[in-house]
Amino acid sequence: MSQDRIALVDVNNFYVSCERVFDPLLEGRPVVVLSNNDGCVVARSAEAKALGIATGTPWFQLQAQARAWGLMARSSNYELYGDMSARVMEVVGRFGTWQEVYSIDESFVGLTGTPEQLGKTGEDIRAAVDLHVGVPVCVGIAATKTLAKFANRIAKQNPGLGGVCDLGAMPAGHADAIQHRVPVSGLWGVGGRTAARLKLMGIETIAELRAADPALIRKKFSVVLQRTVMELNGTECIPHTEERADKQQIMFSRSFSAPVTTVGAMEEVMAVYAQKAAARMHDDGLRASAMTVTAGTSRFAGGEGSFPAVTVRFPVPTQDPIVLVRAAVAAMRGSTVPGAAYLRAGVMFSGLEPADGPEMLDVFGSGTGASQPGVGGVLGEVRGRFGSQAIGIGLGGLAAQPGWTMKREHSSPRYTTEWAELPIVKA
DNA sequence: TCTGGGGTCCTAGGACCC
DNA sequence: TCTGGGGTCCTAGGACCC
Repeated sequence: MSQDRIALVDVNNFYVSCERVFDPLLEGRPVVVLSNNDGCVVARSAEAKALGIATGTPWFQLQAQARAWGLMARSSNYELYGDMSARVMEVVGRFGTWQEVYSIDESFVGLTGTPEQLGKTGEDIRAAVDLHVGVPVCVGIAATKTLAKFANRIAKQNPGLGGVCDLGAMPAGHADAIQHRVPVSGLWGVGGRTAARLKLMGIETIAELRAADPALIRKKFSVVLQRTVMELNGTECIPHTEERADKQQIMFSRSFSAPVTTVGAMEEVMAVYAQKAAARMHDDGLRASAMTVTAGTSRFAGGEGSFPAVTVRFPVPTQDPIVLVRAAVAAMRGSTVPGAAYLRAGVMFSGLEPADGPEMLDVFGSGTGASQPGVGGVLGEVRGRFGSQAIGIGLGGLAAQPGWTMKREHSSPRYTTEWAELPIVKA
């Protein structure tokens, strides 16, 4: 009998798998990909996991053993991963009646078929992604998103399944036995806090949560966890939306390779970060009605630390990079503590709306709102043709890399998005 | 020496309205 | 004597995700 099912398809160790496509030397070896600034581990190959390396481990703590372990590190290369992601999504989407891209390496797709056909489709998806993109994926198939996520996890942890797990096609009692073993924190949407509170109620495993009273869960927790309970019982509660919802906020935030200690250097940072965020906003065709600038000293140093956060509201929503840069610099000025060693900063835009919507009159004549038409567009065009460093405004137009620029010592080339960095194959 | 970045959704509570 | 209650909007903060 034909069934409507949801498949969750995701790439195994996505960032590592992307690096491996272009560098076969990484195959079969322990590999980690590092966060921005080469700070800590964000992705691990199976071999790295086997070494006991946890996500979030600071790279400097691993460096000493890296050689002995044969451990390879790569700086994160989001341009490459973003492009590889688009290719994977396109291939996976061919198999579904609908597709919802959930994250850079995962999408939900709608499948229809008999149990036999569903399993075959899962295998076909794996083969197609392997052929056209070259990265390994796992497929979890079930009646709800929560269960599809769970099935995907089973597929990942049991190599014998060949990367596909259709929960409904498992031998009777098998899935149930697993749910009796696995703690609730293994579920999508249940984090450490919630798991700890559930434990106080005597609920520790997925099976115990599945058997809980949804109304009681709603009362003690939230509608979110109530939905999880219902989804575990096979009732779909999390709608699928093919269209990506409009963004609510755009953020550019980075830590520095060297501390920023002067007002002048922080103004440089604000000018550069505001332009980065403004460029993203322009690409998305949006404008902002508010901006928040933040900075922070080390969370690991003793003492109080300094974590300024200033929000500015614009009288008229804007995407004008000149206005945004000026506002970011002004907002941070006076909020930092003299002499403090800042290690990170960020610029966030919120209150976003389409930039082509009706323009409000700046009746108060503040002069800070009304967009000068086209500045962002011109900047974007120049960057598109001559590279991201080709042009900038004020302190953001620095010709030389400032001392605080992000560290990326193990970066791979942008193989698929820059002509100058195409891989070269010798035969 | 060195410890990520970018998001979403929900809830509670306050301000304000009628 | 009786001292409301329903509704909306906004914001801050919590929790979670990858």
